[in-house]
Amino acid sequence: MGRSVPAVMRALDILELFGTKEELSIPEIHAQLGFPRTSVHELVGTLVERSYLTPVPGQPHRFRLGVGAFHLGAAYAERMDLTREGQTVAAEVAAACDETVHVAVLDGSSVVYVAKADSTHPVRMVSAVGRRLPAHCTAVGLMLLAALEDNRLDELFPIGRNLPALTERSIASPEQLRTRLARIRGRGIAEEFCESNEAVACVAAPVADRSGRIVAAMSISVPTMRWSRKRAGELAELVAQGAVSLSTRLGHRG
Amino acid sequence: MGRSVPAVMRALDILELFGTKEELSIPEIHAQLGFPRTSVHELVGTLVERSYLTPVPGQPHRFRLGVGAFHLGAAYAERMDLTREGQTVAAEVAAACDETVHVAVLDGSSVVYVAKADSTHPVRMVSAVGRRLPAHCTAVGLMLLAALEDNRLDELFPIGRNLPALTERSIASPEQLRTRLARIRGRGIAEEFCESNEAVACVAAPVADRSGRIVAAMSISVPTMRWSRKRAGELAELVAQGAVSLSTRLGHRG
DNA sequence: GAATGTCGTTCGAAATACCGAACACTCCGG
DNA sequence: CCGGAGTGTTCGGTATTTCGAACGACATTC
Repeated sequence: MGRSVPAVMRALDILELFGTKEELSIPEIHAQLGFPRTSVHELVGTLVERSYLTPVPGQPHRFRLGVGAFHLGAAYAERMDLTREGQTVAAEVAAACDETVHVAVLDGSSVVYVAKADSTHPVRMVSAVGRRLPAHCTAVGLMLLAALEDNRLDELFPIGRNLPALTERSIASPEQLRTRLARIRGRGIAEEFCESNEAVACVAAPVADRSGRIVAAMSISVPTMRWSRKRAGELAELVAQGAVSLSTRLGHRG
Repeated sequence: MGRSVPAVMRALDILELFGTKEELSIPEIHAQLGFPRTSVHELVGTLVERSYLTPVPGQPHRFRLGVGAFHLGAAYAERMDLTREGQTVAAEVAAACDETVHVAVLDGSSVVYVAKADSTHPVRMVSAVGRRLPAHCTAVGLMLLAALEDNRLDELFPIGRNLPALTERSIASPEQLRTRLARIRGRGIAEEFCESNEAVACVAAPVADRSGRIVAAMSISVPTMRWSRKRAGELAELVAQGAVSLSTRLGHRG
């Protein structure tokens, strides 16, 4: 796939650092990433010039993400039917079950949430949306991984390397992951109990686009206190309907 | 401000190209930006590797914005109190007047919308948000420009160079802009009639943060058919209240 | 107030990323 | 079936960028 451009890689590393820390100074970036001091100066200077970073008002040597970043993100969201339609359908499903609903896509071995609806806060737009989580710890992630070919899975989760965990119950080994995915493929629904969060369970269903490819997954998250075998079945049904509805809006014909 | 890093500049140029065109191939990017063919290959390869671009499914040589872009934008939105609170207050104001409400910030000589509420479509989240318009053509833009120091204005709009227009009524010359801004400073409210759009008028008020700096502006847009001297006064009052409410949420004390 | 450490900024030699040339492949029209 | 245009891919010399060293500004400590 050609060679990669180191300067761009570094610039993106810097930008992505601001996904974890709100404000950073140049020495801090230097310490975190290990790039030469002067190079960090030049890179940050360039990013500021293009307003992907901005000095925080009153402290000209500390930086934050700038509107440039927002502009790009919004352009993506506007293009993607998925974010528009996903938001609408998520809100419907959230209203029907009174629980939190997410829509997410796969990026490498992590999931990125692109839409969210919470029954009690109907317009909770920019909260967790955009956040990244390890795919193998979430129901949406498992659903999306189940749709991949085996050789792609081997690339992402090579046998032998064990996986980062979010809770005690998170899937720990590639072998475990594979047997789990097999079961999910059989059922067409992914379920997860306290694997991404101590107190939350989750059901997810696959979303397909015009071409029939699985491009996203939709999930319902429930605090364990409201979770039961019976409820799980109802919610699975509901999220499956939601996923079909969203697929249809994306041009998929059943 | 140090030197800038050409490779990063080019990478950003490429990304921003996707703000105008939804899908692009490498030859198209080459034609648009004039960078050497092989360089475009390397840059795009790098951006794809980091998932700021993705090949469109089925057409491995055409590209779209990827989730990486979205991730960054969402991180910005999440950090900025302005986007969160702005969305909430905009919705309130929209409900009160039954018109479209925007919140925008200044980036160079353009404005970027960071929140929007439309009375008829309460959750219209990712529509025009993130879009960029020339500041001197919009009410929000004029309001924000009015808050700048004169020397900054001289940099952005040097005397003699005339300005791009969106409609026949758009401000055309720097001189005109300056007299207009003086009037806006006097009143504390910006008004605009068919200067950004043939059929729309607009009132805007300034939003300040904790430190008292003007960081954004809020506007109400009205189709000219519903516009009148009397209504303008009412809406100006309303948007001023909204702006104060938002300022307060950002920690500004009156 | 001298001494020490941190950090922003400048500058030029050394390293390396960039880009042109050449090749390979696909798609068309003849 | 052939030829040409358009595009993806490879590779190496050289123009460019990178990064260390040096300096100055500022803060902090003794």
